[in-house]
Amino acid sequence: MKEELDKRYDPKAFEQRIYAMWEEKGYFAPDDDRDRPKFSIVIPPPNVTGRLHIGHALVNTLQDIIVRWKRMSGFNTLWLPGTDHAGIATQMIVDRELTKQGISRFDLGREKFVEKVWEYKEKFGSEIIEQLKRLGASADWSRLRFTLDEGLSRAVRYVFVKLYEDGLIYRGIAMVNWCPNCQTAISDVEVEYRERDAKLYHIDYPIEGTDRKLTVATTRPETMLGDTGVAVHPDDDRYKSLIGKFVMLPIANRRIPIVGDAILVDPEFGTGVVKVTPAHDKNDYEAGKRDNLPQLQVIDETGHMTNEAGPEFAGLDRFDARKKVLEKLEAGGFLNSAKPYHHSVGVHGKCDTDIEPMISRQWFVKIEPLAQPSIDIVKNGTIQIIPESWQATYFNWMENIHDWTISRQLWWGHRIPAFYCANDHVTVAMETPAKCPQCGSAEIRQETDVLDTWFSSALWPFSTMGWPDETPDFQMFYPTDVLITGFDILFFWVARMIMMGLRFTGKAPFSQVFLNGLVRDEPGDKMSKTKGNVIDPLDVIDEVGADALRFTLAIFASGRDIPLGKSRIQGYSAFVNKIWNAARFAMMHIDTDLKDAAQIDRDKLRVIERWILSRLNDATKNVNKSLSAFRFDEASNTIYQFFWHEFCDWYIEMAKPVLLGRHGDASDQKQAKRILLEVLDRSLRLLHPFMPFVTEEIWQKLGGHEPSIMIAPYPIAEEILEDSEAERLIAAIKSMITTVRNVRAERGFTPKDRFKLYIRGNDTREANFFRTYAYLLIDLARLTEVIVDGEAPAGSHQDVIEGFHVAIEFPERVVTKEQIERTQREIEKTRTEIASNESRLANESFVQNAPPAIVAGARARLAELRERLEKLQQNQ
RNA sequence: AGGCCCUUAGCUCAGCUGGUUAGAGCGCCACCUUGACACGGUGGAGGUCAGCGGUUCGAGUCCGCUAGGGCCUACCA
Repeated sequence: MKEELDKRYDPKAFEQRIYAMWEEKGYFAPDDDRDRPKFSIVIPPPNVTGRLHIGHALVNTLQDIIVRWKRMSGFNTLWLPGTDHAGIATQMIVDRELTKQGISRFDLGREKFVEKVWEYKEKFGSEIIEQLKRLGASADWSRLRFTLDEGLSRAVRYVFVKLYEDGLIYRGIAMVNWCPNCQTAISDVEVEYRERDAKLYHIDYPIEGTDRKLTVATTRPETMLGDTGVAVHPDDDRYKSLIGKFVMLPIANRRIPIVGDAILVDPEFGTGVVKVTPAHDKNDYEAGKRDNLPQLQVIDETGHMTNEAGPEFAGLDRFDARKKVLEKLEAGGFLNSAKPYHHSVGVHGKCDTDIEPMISRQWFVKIEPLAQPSIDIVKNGTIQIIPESWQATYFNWMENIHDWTISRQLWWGHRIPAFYCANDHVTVAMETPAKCPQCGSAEIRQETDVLDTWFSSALWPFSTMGWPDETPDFQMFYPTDVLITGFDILFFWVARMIMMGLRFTGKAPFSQVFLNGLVRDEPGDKMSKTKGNVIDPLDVIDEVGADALRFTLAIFASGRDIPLGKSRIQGYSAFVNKIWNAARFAMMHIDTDLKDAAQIDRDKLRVIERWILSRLNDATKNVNKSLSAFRFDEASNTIYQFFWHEFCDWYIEMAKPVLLGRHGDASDQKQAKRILLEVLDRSLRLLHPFMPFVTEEIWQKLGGHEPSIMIAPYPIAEEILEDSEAERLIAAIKSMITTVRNVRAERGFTPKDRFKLYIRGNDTREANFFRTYAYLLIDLARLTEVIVDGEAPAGSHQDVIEGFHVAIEFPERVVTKEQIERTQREIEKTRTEIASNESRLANESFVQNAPPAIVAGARARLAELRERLEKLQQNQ
């Protein structure tokens, strides 16, 4: 049952229709067959309110390629999709929406606000899912999960309680990274460092009772208002006599002690004197505890100065306070100097606000006991990180890991399952206790903090499968096989999934991690809205279709960053178009459908047919091999080269004389049609994971065996199809054709001019081959005649091609400048190569040490080159 | 400061365990509307493989060093 393909390739005409068909038929879901090997993978859940960007397009294309490949290869395949509630990000978005309406979330209160976020989620949460579908993602949507689903939330509470009971979660007061804009604590990995040009200020602190002063240096003069000491190195001869004395803190006019601190102070650095602000600097916080210096909080949660900063400063923004402090220091003669200084500043990655180190009470995960097994599991190869170079980064981070701050002062997220009674006793439990187990108080209130989004993400590979229950899905599909994600969330997500997976399931949550690079623009810059170099995948899909986008992403995905430009996508959309047209050509000439194509009599194959099947087989082998190694670039490039430059450029052209009835008999023609169909069929299946839509559309119209190409078997290499003889002979034919075309152009002939070609075979079998396929040379090289083993007339163009002597006889002797120059260059090249081979072979240690095959190869090459040189010289 | 990576044709990149003549895409030049495709076809130009040194019969490929670029980690005022 064969239909026509439209003359024009128009992805809009079928992509959505095909996707709907797949979905309706239920092809994305695995079945219950436990005897088939399974393959499972979980999606890196995009933010529920997010919009598909090019990074999503990449990571999901790569996953879909692997998933479709495995599914077609016979695995019972699950790709489990879902979305993340994305704590801060989502709260910020909804907050901004409310602000537009003139509402503050504080007006609404926590409960109402969270309701609003849910409304927002219901409204926009499916948008990104729809966008993933447009990309062609074959995830099992019937299993769609959300991190705040009841099931996943239960897993979160379960893990929290268990870790608390095991002593791995604790509540305590510590200095944390605080975002004054979001007004929450964040973890170390959420802090990004930005290089910045600033000033380093030297400030003089007068020493009490003398006219001497100590000079301290700082980039943040406003924090001096919170100084509660000045530290010097206890062994520093310049200052050690001052330890125990006091300085007068300028502006604040407070008396603060001079202390000795060998850890905080490097006597070689700067002035060797350090101001100590225990409430607003991590090092000073530690020093304060060591040296018994009080903590004086001068900056509050919103980044404004507190009353402790003094009446002139209270209420001022921290950056305004900085200016004012500097003015006052200058006026008082305390500002010694201000020098340009380049340093890096920690900012909150989500909102770009400068981090304020802040002492507060938070919840933490004691991480070392979780980290050690996670190091081992990668070291012993149970989990393989690809590309391997990321392993070093992984180990480095794991080995220097700090406790994880998991509480967030937000409203949107998993509320920490800790409960306080009227007497402030803490109960950590899955469900709200009726009364305090310690004092019986029935006045119970839940912790207001929520958990870091990544806490729930860390459980994703198993919480999505119903864990902690032993569900059928969990039993069948956990652990997963591969995790494909961006390297930017190696610490945020991958590392934590490994830690939690090992701790709670006793198994590595996946056995391979493929980390893809970042999509950049062509000059290699990050894509950003401000730079205006963003490529919107949805625009691309509208313009050239999902297949072209997917293929372009795949062909650049080697694991490194991907330089992507519109022109590149355009380039590969030409390939999709080529496939379309090749299929169109095939369908014009094929009168059998795929069901008959299986009966090919291998013994009757002609050499060109053996050749294309051998080439296809080679491509098949390489594609499978490359996909196993996540070399998407190699895999897609292999198909590209094969399909375009072997199948289309050569095979179809070579098959035309027979297909169109110009050569051979009816049975040759029939066989040619079958082979054409066979090669097209296999190529489409090979291509399907990369270009699901166009391959399905063509396949359907060809009338394939299966109801859909996506469940047809993926081609695997068969040794029987390897054919080195056919490869060698067809390579010779191709090379001869190219040479004739080339010489024709150089001698100034037009494509219409036809010549005679003389070929000498090395034996009867080869001579017969060239006689049989003379029509190909005549057709493709535009010849009048091919004479095998005849004597070439003097003056004809002589050459040695793939070991065969050939001569081209021209109707007249034409010698052009181009041709003379070209011949001269060829002769030079040949001579150089002869010399190089001669010297190698003259070298005894080469002949002795090199593998015999290499030596033999050099000898054969040398002989051929000498022959060729001789022939070429006759062309001058 | 430590770690990882990169430097190959005008641009963006491949080159697997070292082995003949270093490849691709895009771009460029010339010619061609040949019954699938001008999102096409044919032919062509273009590279001291960053530099230096070493190992080897042989190095783009392995090992050092140098220069330039990128990324990650890090509490130096």
